[in-house]
Amino acid sequence: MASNTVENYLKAIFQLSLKSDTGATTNAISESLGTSAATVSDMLKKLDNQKLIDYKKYQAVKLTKKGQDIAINIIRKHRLWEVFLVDKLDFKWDEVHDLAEELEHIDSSELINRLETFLDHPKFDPHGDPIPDKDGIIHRQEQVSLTELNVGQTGYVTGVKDSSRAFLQFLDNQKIQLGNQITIKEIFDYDQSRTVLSGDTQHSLSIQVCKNLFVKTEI
Amino acid sequence: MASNTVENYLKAIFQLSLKSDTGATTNAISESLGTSAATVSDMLKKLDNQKLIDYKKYQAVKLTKKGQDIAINIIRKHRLWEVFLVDKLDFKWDEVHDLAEELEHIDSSELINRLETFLDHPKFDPHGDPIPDKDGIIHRQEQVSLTELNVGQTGYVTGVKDSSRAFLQFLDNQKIQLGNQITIKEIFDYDQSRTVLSGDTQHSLSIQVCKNLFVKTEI
DNA sequence: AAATAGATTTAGACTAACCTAAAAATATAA
DNA sequence: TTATATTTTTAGGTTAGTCTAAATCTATTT
Repeated sequence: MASNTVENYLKAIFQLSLKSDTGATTNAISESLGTSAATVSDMLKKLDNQKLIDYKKYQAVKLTKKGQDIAINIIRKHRLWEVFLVDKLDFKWDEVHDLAEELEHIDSSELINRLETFLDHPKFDPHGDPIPDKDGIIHRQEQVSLTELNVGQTGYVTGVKDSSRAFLQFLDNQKIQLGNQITIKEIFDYDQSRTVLSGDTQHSLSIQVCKNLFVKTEI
Repeated sequence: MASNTVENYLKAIFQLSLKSDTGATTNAISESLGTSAATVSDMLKKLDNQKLIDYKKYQAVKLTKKGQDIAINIIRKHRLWEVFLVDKLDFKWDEVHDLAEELEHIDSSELINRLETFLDHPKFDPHGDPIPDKDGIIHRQEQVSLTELNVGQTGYVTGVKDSSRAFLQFLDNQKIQLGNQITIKEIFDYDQSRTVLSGDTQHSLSIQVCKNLFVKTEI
């Protein structure tokens, strides 16, 4: 019976914890959810009472097993709905985030399991992020930032680090999609930008873009 | 920005108004939503302030144009999601109501229009109820209760009046589905029950069942 | 038409989720 | 290591949606 609000807090804490390994701070959660730090502080007490997080005053929080299970389930639902929106309803990958944010709170594992079957058990969402399975296991993909590749090396686009609208639209413009083969042709010392070959077209990609593109080097 | 709660009130008022034509009473709404009459009374004032209903103390309420538009849109979404659940995710027609009740509040006309296209512009939901179009127009079907047919007459099942789980499962059991051809073979004075022929099997249907089954007599 | 029953509204209160401002704790820097 | 800045918590308040109990209005019945 976790409410939308509780689910959103748990998801935010989960995602912040991925980046910091000491856990999520009050301020970071407040920032991420757009609510005041005072509200977050209040809520952390409640989540702790429900044994969803481990909370000690003035310290960063971590999810309990119970809290993590809920968070991962929300992420599973979010990503499956994103696949549905892109694959079946023809939304573009930069348009689906907010809708999935609503759909992820629909409460039915029967529904989500059937949806997964209907979508043919996709392993990644439209941004390349892995979809947790029914048991909450996230099969992470071996992937590196495009900056790790040297001249002459080839990678296959697996995902993006930055999934902001602006970046996704930029990639769309450049006709760079998940699965595309990318070969590094040249790296310029000057600004670290790369000239790459994708399909039969050549692009110049700034270091910033390369940092935000994930690739794998084996098929 | 109508909240789920507001949407649920408007939908309830819309549906109650269909049956009573004087409008919906406080008690009926309270009954239908499972909230106390006091709460409903409170809420009616607020809905009136927002010009969603016409409310005079102690009198049954009716929706304004604005309120009706919202109610019909919710019903449109509810029914389209039901079609999705049954046609694409293989739920049975008696299983989809509660889920659709959640999905109907997802707020995006872009989403619902694309869903409609994806479903191939269905005109009726799995229970035979008409799906309002984009402009809120409900194309009602000429249909009569099965009790209106005399011996020898044939009808095609268009929908159900009672869409309770029990009734839908009963019909499933009898292998009676939307679109089936039904011919009245005999009417028993004794209990008003009918013997009917559907496909190549013969059933005995109680008067109660016949009352709750809608048919049309032309194709 | 008065009495009673039933429906509706008002009064007062509760909870969840939010807020701002002030206080307290922790972290940073001189 | 003391002063300052930042983060976090506490205190007190708001709003939406709910409740029960009591009061009031409307409808029904004799």
